[in-house]
Amino acid sequence: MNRVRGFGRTRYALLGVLRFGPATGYEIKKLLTETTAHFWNESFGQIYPTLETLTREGKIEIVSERKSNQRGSKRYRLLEKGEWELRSWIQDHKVILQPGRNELLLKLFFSRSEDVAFLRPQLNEYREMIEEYLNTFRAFHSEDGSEQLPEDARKLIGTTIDYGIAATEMQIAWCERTLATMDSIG
Amino acid sequence: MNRVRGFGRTRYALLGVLRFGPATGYEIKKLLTETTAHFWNESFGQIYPTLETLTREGKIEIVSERKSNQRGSKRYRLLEKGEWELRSWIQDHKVILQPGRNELLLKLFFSRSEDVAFLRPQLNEYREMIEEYLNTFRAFHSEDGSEQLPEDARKLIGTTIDYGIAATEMQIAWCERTLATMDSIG
DNA sequence: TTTTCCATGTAACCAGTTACATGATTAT
DNA sequence: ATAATCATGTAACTGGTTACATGGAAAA
Repeated sequence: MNRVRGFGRTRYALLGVLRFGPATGYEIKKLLTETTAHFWNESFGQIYPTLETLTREGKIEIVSERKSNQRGSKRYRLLEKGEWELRSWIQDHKVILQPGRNELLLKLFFSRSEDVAFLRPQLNEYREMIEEYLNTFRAFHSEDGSEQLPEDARKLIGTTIDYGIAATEMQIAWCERTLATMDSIG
Repeated sequence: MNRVRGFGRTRYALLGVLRFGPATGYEIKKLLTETTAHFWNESFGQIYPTLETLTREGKIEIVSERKSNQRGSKRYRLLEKGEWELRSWIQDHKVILQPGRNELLLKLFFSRSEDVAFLRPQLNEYREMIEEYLNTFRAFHSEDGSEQLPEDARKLIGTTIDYGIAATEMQIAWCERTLATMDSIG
């Protein structure tokens, strides 16, 4: 049946990363986990097939291939056609909210006082996890490989960092309030 | 192959809703979209097969069936075995963060000054959507069908509402800052 | 009477993760 | 030498959405 792959938004994530410069699939994944992890992720199972599709479509091309006869590393470069597709996606006005699931909130929604003793450590862990999260990507963005980027791009990337920080702070404050609420229960 | 369905967290969402009292699949969906939409959703394509599975497993049962020979409405009730499973999930300590994707942030991350003119209306729409969102579920929770719920449960549900409000306010503030940043670009 | 809401169910599809197989290169 | 990291790729699975088919009950 030759399933056609790569028709989610994965392709845009890849084209977008390649806008910063040529990269291998491995490097794309690394950059995403280091910078966009709080709002976007891709797995290798998506990345490699999509890179192939994009190449076939003439959106990107291989710039260097270390082929020691079989599996070797391939570095991809964004082509004009790919940049076009990327920009038409960016400019496309339809906005959709994808709320995203939060298992801890679901648990809270169904819980009773008997459960509170078990929820407290979960909340603490949740809090620690997002705090650590924040520190990691904050660290990356302050060392920063984006010195050579134009000012406007840096500012726009800054808004996504701002979002991450604000979201984390909001969640930490919420954790504290929720722990206090729990104290008032059991 | 007789695919086994319903082994995500969908089952817990359904068991959880039935903890409030018997309901039909349709009513479960309705309750979820009215109360947990900002952190949890289920589609009919998941709900109905999972209700069947849970019934087969003896976690829930049909309490009333209006069967006008074929398709009729079925009202389900939580059984002890189901409540057990629900509580063991609630009490299970492993917490995982599922960041959830945000397409608008991804766009911002890859954008340049030429794109700003197109992003501004998207940000405005984003802002309006989450504002409306907040109003809807705030309204539902203030009229509220939860009067008969015990105090502790109401407090815990309150923490999820609190989360929704805090998240929305944070996002609105972020939208404003981001629009200001855009003004400083183009 | 006609529209809206209540209600169930399935098939097709799609997006995405996980686990695995494979091996080169670099650092300790 | 060996461990860590770089690197690609695929198969199996899973979780989930969408579209569709079907029709009863209530309200306008």
